[in-house]
Amino acid sequence: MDAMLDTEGKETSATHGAYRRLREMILTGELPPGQKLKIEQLRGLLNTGASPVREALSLLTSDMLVERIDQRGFRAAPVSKCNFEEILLLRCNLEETALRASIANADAAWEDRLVLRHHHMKKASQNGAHDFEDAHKAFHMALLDNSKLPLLLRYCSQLYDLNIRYRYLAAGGSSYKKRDIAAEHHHILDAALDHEADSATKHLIDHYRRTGEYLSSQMDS
Amino acid sequence: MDAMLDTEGKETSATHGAYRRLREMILTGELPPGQKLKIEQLRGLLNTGASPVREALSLLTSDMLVERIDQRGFRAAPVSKCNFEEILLLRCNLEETALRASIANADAAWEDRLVLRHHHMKKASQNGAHDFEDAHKAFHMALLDNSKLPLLLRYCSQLYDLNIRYRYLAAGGSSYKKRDIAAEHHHILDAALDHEADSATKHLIDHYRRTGEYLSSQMDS
DNA sequence: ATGTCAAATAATATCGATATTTTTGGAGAT
DNA sequence: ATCTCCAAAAATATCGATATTATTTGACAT
Repeated sequence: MDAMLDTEGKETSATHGAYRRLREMILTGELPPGQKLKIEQLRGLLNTGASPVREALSLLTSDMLVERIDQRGFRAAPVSKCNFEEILLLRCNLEETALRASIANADAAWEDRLVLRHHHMKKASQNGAHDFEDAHKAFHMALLDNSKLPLLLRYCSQLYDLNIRYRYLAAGGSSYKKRDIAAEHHHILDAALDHEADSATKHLIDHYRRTGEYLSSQMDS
Repeated sequence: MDAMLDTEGKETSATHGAYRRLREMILTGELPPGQKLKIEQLRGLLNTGASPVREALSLLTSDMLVERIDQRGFRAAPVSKCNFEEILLLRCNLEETALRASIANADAAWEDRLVLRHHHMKKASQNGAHDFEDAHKAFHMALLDNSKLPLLLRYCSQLYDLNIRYRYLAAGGSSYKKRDIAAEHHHILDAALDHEADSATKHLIDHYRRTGEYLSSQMDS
């Protein structure tokens, strides 16, 4: 009955709740890169036991958001320009593969999903930045998920998350909106709906390279 | 003092020991795909506590060798022809990227490492299959690691392991030796030493495709 | 016989406590 | 003053026990 007397009964398991919360905190920079993650400290922050915290940290290790130093605990993964550039490189490579495969499998149901996700993203952009982030990721993943390649999708999702972390760290997570992102998304969507693989991948990669250059320039601080 | 009274004092932490052992058992098929991994059962097998076992299983989840079913424990990752083909596809893609980057960074130290690893692999092929496996992986990773792209290397290593799992499952881990693997390795090595990226990647991918076809044909059981 | 529901069983998830290990801080020697 | 080494403190890793949750078993009604 201990697990139920906190604010609400929203999460199923304490581990999963801790995982979600810690992930959020690392992605947004609330837990800064390189910071030591002491079990006791987090135990207090999430008011749960040591076991769920430990297990959540273990899971975050898979996502490369947390580093485990044998016998010396955990810490938030460090960041570097090098690391950022590798993420960008891999995303371009893997997402191109995934998008082309998605288009090769194109069918009406997928196109419907795309249009829907795109619509939701537009709507969410008027709400908070947090809602937009979720919808934005959903749109991008929808572009790729018709590839039916679960491993590849997993990698793309991981790299996506690692990338938005840099966005948050560089600019509080919203300044990139200044550019005309909406138009870029439209280009990608239209090309995908027309099954034009070359054009779609070109727009997608340009989309990433542009944000990449912007962030890279900001990173010499 | 409980952790020290087993056979020897070989491993640093109980978690890491359990991780290594479980990984081995899943890769070799000793723990068959899809098998339920009960904590109690494993606790007995590894004679350690429940916490290290749980944590080891969490870590293996990152490697995609174990699946976590929320609130319902863990099980060895299932296998399928589909999954195998995806692994092959991704390996060809990612290793080509890594190998080209490695060659682009080529220097004498790297060439020395390659030659050495290749030599060790040849020597190890006379020993047990287990030694050869290790040396074989070391050689292949040495081909890639001069890319200086840690994320990419991590993915390649993961996919390598997933792949050898299929090899063990299909043929007990040694029948693939019948083909003239030594010659294939030599082609790759020579091309890499000559910095011929196109040739090296071609030989590498052929190497994988060939084992892939062999395993794929064996998999309709 | 078969399907459904409830009690019994088994397994997981979590907690609190303990043993190890790492880190810190300070006393003594050079 | 600075360095080394040892003791105190803190943090991690691990254990054993308990509370929760899933699964099985068997009785009852159809």
